[in-house]
Amino acid sequence: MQGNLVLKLGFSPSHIQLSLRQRLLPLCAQQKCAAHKQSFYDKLNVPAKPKKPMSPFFMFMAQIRPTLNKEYPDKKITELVKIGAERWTNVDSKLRDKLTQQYKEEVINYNKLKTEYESKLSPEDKEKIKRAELHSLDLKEQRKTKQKSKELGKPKRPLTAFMKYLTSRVSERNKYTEHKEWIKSVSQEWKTLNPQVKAKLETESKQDFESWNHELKKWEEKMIKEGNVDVVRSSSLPPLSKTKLKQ
DNA sequence: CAAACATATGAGACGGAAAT
DNA sequence: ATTTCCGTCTCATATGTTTG
Repeated sequence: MQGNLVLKLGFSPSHIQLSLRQRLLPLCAQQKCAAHKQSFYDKLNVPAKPKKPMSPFFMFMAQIRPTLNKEYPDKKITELVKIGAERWTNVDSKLRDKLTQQYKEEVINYNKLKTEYESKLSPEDKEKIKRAELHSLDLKEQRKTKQKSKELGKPKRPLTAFMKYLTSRVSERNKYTEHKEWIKSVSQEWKTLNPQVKAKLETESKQDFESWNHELKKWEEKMIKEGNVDVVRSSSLPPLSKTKLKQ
């Protein structure tokens, strides 16, 4: 929906897009809103888990947020939370007790809803959720490893001959409205490209791959020495020692 | 993990080739 | 069979902050 709007406007500076989205969509439809994090369940087409109640501090924050926003219009949210935390430490004990009491009641209700939810959930849905959660953890792990590899300076895989050609045609990108079209066109060119030009790119790529292979092996050896085994391809790892297997 | 949300980073889509 | 490499754009998620 917001995508169409951007298309109609013909430009898409990210900040404008953001503000448009924020203005056009109801609060709960904004994916940033944790209350709508149920998108996880939506995608699985499975009933959403009941949400944990807000802690007394969170309820307090929700109360004073409008005031804080007015008082400190230029402060970041994270700053406002800090200010809120300060006020919370010496908040009127009556309010504190009231919110704490409310929280306790909501926790009781939440626990009830939770057990009810878990008992109502079909075994198939339970399986679905478990699988999705595991997959989600997997993705998280992948992201972490990728990030770590980047930080540790893992040599990048070189460009294939085709990729080299693709990048050499970046200047043509502006001739196409759709990115896909550009790629399609370049891949057409690639099929009928001058064999000599193609061969040159292929030899270059081949050499790149050779030196990359060498660099990568060197890097992986270093990583093993430094104990960063998780960023090393399993094929580059020494075979499992028998002692370890026995133990 | 509940809330707020601006801002930063990441991933999917799309092509083909080639390493794993 | 799957992943990676490049480009761009779009959409998704992580980050920063706090308490219970």
